[in-house]
Amino acid sequence: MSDPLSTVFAALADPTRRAILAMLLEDDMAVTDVAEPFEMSLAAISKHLAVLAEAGLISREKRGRVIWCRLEPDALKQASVWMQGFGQFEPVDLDAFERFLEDELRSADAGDSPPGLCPGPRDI
Amino acid sequence: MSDPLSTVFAALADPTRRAILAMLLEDDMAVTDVAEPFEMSLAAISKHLAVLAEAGLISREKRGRVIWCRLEPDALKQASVWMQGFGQFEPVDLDAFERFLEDELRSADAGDSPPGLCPGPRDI
DNA sequence: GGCATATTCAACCATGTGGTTGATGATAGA
DNA sequence: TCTATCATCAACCACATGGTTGAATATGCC
Repeated sequence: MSDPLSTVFAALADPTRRAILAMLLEDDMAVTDVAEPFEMSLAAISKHLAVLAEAGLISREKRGRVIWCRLEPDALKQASVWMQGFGQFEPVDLDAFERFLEDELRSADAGDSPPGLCPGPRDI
Repeated sequence: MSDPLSTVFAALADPTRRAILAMLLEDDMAVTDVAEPFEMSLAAISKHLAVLAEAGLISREKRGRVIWCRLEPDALKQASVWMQGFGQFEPVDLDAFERFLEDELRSADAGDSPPGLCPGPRDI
């Protein structure tokens, strides 16, 4: 890619990566744990994490043999400012985000997963 | 692609398409006029416009032999809510967006374009 | 040391993306 | 009607992306 804004938007354009970010919203995670709920290889998840790190959306720190992934929300700021400029939406509404995530998870639950488990790789 | 959010982010992940959206922010434009400042073929711009329309970010209306493109900012709303949830940024700051655009244009001007002309296909 | 675990690397494959050129279909205007 | 203009379509190309598998590299633990 090239410019930071393009890199960030491209990183966000994949549901697996967005789901990873949503997982990291709760807490830092090791790569293996990030990969666990997804039905793809660890190598694939590792690539996704590399894309997210390249975009600055996460950082990775090696402690022992485990690599911990941490959300870096600042990387979203420039992109968010860009979008806000177009939308002229009402003031920030974090509740709207939580409702959005809940709706997404609920509709995904109807499909392919036993209830009551942790979120998993849904279309977030 | 697949889900709307992915489609929107993918559409935004290209600087040409973001520049087009910035142009449409000022006024509706015909396809030929959209293409004019870019150094690529009309067909390429037509494809970009198709991507933007697919994402719902613009609409196209044919009047006579001219197709008018209009910005559809509502398509950004869902994506914006998503991002806000991660960023927990300070309240919406439209001034920040304008400064951002200005900075982008200024830094681009240093590069490849005679001064004083209309914005053109910069890295917006 | 030796083995198991954590993560990435490398090679490969199918598909998507961004661009080109040339042909094609509408429509406006002389 | 003839011609020029507006826009897309179709075929093609180079390259990026998202996935796989198998090997390689580190590190922790017995």
